[in-house]
Amino acid sequence: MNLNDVSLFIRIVETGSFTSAAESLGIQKSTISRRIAQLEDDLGVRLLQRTTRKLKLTDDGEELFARCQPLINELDTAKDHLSSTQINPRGRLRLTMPSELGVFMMNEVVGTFMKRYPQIMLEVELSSRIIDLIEEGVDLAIRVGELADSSLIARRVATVSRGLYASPAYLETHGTPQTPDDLQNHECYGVLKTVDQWEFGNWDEGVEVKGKLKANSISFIREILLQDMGIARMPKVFCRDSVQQGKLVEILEGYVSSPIEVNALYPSRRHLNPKVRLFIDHMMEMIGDHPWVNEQMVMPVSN
Amino acid sequence: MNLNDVSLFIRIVETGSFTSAAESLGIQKSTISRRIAQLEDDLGVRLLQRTTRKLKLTDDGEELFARCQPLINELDTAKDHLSSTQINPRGRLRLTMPSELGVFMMNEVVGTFMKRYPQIMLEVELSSRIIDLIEEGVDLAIRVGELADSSLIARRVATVSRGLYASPAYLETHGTPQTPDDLQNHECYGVLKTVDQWEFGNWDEGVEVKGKLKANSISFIREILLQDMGIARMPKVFCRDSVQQGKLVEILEGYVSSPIEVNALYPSRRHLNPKVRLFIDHMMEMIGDHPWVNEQMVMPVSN
DNA sequence: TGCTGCACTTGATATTTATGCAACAATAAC
DNA sequence: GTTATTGTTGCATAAATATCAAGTGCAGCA
Repeated sequence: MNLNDVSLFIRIVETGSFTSAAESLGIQKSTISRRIAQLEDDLGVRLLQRTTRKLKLTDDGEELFARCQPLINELDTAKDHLSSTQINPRGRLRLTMPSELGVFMMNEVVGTFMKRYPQIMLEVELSSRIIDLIEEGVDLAIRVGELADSSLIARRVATVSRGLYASPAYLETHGTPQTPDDLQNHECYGVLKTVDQWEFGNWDEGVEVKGKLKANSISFIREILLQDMGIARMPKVFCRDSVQQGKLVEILEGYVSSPIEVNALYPSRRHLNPKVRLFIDHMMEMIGDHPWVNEQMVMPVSN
Repeated sequence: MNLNDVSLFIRIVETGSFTSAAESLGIQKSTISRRIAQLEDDLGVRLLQRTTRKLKLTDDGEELFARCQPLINELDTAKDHLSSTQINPRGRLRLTMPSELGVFMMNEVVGTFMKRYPQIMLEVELSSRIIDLIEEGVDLAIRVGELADSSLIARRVATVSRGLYASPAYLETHGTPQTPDDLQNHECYGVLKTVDQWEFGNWDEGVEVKGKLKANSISFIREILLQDMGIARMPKVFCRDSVQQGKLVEILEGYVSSPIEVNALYPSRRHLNPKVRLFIDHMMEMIGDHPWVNEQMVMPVSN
């Protein structure tokens, strides 16, 4: 059975004639004539007795109309409702991002987004776990660093400047490195599952560093630094407060550490959920105002 | 919106994959792929996140599915129910026929039809009024005599023999006509709105008759005949009992009166309602057994 | 790692189906 | 009778769909 023909039949009954239905739908009445004939053939039942001047529902047509009219209308409203989510985004938006990124960078983005679009309900999963977006129905993931190959669409959100930090007490005790190569004689704390070779602008080759600690939390590492234990490479924004308070010092500022890339990942570019689009746009606006990104996006030298 | 695509979408969700849906529907999966993409375009919303290995409903898809699945299923059952009336005719059958035809000829047809198809409910309107079948939603009309031109389909049901009748007392008083021409000297009662010229087999030209009574009821006219008042041309079956009881006598039997045609009329041949078909078939079977039709269907002479 | 199988996508082409136009037929209204 | 309106039909064309084949990304396995 062709459901479109049923819908057409409903329309004819509602408007009262083939001609008026044709006008309201913007199609030829000949099309209507044939499609109704087709529907009658499919059902094996006559739905409308028609003379040149009037239409009359048969009993069967009456029944079909009575049963299907509310259904077709429901289908239409379901469609309208769905389409309207395009214009007035609402409902749930599910995000995932690394815990610390969320806590230290994205909280403001999320908060302002919530104020701006109060109809959207957010579900944020802070996790270092790499989630299968599609499997778990997550709309958007924020990821830091290198991207694994996947069918997801990636969009660069920010390039976060990094620097090398240590406490004044540590530097006083162990000396302050003057070139990247000097790092080889220091305690250098890295992030778990990252390479131990640190790259710099203004310095030809990577420096192999070592230290007695690796952790998957930069908060944790920062606490260790504050106990005067060594040197670590961290996002500048993450250490800014400590620097202002004189608890940490940035070293080797002339040699720019390679920045970290922050990407937004979503499943498909086709029919991108408008909520996802809004969130990304909002995030870009917010982050574009922030000094902790872009200010040192340029990899090589200088500042 | 294309409702067939919605139906297809439902099917995909139910079966769990494009491939299985394609198999169950007997179409190519490439078609499915394209039609779903089309539906998503129409709605402006992504319904299914698809990777090569799994399908996952989006929130929007979830909503569409939840809202439309029961509707589509309902539409299907509505269709099935309608189609099944083709195989198991049931419901209402509306007939109209002239009162006297109903009372004296059709009652048996209707009664046996009811016994044979107990699921069919009959509505019989006995009326001499010419009803607009389509306007009044009547399935079948039985009409006697000449047919007005119309778009209705006519089917010959019976050819009813007629004869000329009078009471023995009348004939004794006024003499028994020996040729049609003799009728001009008798009281001849006709039916209202019919011509006064009676035609005969074996007799070249029509005979102009006259009488002091015309009525639109042959029952009424018969009662008048029984009061020895004159001669009338009536269906043989209608006078048989009176003849057997010796109350009426048929005259001029050698000159066959033109028979009356009984026709069944219905609105359309295309998708003829099976109840109508059943009734006509049943009626033909019944009447085929009856001696009062067909026995003298042949117009010219002899018997 | 590379191989294999699976599931959806895409492209090119052929076939089927639907559509628009115009002429037509039937009827209601004047 | 005449006219206007309504549904139907024939034909040429446009659109949808099927078919077949190749492509892509993923998962399981050796």
